[in-house]
Amino acid sequence: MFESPVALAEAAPLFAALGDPHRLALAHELSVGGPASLSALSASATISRQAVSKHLQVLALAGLATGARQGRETIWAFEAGRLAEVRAALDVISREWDAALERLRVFVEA
Amino acid sequence: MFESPVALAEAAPLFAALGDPHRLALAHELSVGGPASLSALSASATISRQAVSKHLQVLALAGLATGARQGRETIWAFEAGRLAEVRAALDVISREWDAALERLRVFVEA
DNA sequence: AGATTGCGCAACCATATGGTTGCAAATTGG
DNA sequence: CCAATTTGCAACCATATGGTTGCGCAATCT
Repeated sequence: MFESPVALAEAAPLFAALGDPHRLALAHELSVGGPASLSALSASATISRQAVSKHLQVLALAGLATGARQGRETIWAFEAGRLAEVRAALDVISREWDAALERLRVFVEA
Repeated sequence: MFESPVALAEAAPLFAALGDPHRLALAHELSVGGPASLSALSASATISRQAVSKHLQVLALAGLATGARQGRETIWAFEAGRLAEVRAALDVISREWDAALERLRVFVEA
């Protein structure tokens, strides 16, 4: 019957990580501008530096960003590879949606 | 210099709506099996009927599902069109990621 | 009519989340 | 060496979130 959506359930944290405006903006900024320090990222945000730091750690926990200490600053980088997994999860849903539509079409035309 | 990511910020609620295992499973199930009643959806869930109802309303608020009362049951349907917007938001990020990589490549090779 | 089914609403609870402030520690610049 | 930058850690707070239970109401079946 239903193929087990195990992979889907594991993708939920990824969606959740992107489900915040500030985190989405951070992901966007890292994607556009490349790796940047915490203070640099905080400069263009409306929230405090610590709040930005927390958001970055959430992204890191989801595997969407990585931070590496370099001297006294921490350089954060976007992990584009993880985005492919998010995309894959979407594909699962939309492909099965299309398949369901196709089954309906066949049924109606029969 | 950053092009304003307004559309991205508006996509955050969509990601958030998909950022829960139960909701992701519901979206999946509706996508595979087509419209279904609340009780039918609750049958294959481990949480209570009211919890499922809440999740469906969260999906509805994000525009990812719609519920219509039909007699004494409410039929829920998946809104595949909204999925395209999620995909578009991902495209924004990954395309700009690719562009950044390309700029880097040109810089290195110059 | 009466029983059953399917939902929705409301109250309530525990925990997660997003934000702040304050402070200490490490690195770098003068 | 001293001052300034940059960060992390911890405490704390308000609200959102995810879940439950209990109850009432409308629709359907017998």
